[in-house]
Amino acid sequence: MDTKSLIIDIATKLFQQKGYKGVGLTEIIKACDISKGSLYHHFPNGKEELLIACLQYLNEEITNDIVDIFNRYPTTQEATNAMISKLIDNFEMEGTLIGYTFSSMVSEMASLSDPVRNACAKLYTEMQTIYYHKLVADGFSNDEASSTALMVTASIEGGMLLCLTQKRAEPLQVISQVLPKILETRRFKTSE
Amino acid sequence: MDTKSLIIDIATKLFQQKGYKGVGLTEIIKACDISKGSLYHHFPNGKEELLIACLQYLNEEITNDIVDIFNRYPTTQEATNAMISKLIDNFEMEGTLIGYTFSSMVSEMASLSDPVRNACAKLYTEMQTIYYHKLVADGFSNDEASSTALMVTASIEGGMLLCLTQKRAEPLQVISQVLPKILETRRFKTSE
DNA sequence: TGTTAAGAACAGACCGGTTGGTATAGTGGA
DNA sequence: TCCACTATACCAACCGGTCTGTTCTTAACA
Repeated sequence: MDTKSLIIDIATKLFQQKGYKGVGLTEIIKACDISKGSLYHHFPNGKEELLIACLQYLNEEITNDIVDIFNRYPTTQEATNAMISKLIDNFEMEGTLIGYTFSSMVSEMASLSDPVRNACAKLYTEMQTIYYHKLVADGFSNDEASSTALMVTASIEGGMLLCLTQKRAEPLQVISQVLPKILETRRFKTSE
Repeated sequence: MDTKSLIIDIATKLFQQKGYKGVGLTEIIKACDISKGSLYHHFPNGKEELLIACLQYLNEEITNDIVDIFNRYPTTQEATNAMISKLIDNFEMEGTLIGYTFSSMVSEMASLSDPVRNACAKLYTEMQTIYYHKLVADGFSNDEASSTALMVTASIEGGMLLCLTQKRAEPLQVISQVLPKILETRRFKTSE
């Protein structure tokens, strides 16, 4: 693997674990076993440029992953369950949740750097777009699909936060159980 | 207001906006217009002790606030809507979302400091407990109430994250519209 | 094929500034 | 007088970033 990809790969994980300010350049170059000169050769504009590169990399990784899962299952509900299962497995194996989240970067940098904020927004949008199309295919109306996709994104993101604080996977499991309530195509109206 | 409370009050907001590592002690003492000696008199163990004090303060503030809202509305659904409305108003007025969130601290510190992680976990638990009791009063079974309370917490937390990245309040509005799907006491079974 | 030039890739010393934290002196009210 | 409280000066460690210099790769040319 070339140096630049190596840097992005390792820095991504570090940023996800400790946040932007939580990781120093020294830590990154040590983990990569490279020199500072090398890092600044590949990322002349320094740390923030590296972060954005990491977010773009993450975007592709996550998007591909989700598309893959969503192609393997017929309904959004099944696909979502599979996706969450994968997150949980990862969490229980690795100990940390570095799956589809980058919340630390969002809340840290959203108010400070517009480029970073936009990179994060793009990632969330693409995730929601995947959900949206599947939901439309499930028979949801465009409006319903759109708001449901947002709800799925938010609840999973929030669920990951809860898992991190509790150091256990249960919150995501619960969410996976509750999500069908909003994912199932209604066959009967319940009220009104 | 005494110095200690002043420090906690201001530091809390700064931590929420910029995260733990994102705020320096210098910034805090300048915002409080106090000296470093004063800060270390009240928090001899330094920054992390201050953070935990902030989280505890936040816990009380948020809990009281939510309890208050939940007492004013008959059902969880109405109370939740009111709560989200308040969040959105705050967001649109202040420009930042410093309401019921501290996600930056969670994802930053969860893997680094157990005391901080536990303080965050406690806060989430208390929020869920409030929701839980209201849901039971609404007629939910204990199990359903428990998982629904978690879902509400997660989706609101995730919704705030989405609002921050997009710099607009729409995600929380959508969530407020979707939440009834899991909050309404079912009058008819929809499938099975 | 051997020589050389160019530039990409890398190394590491170094910079000013800031960090969290400490030590000590001073202040004002009981 | 006492002591909770505050102010000031200071520290080593670290931060992101810049610098100069070296090595490696590649391509052009005779």
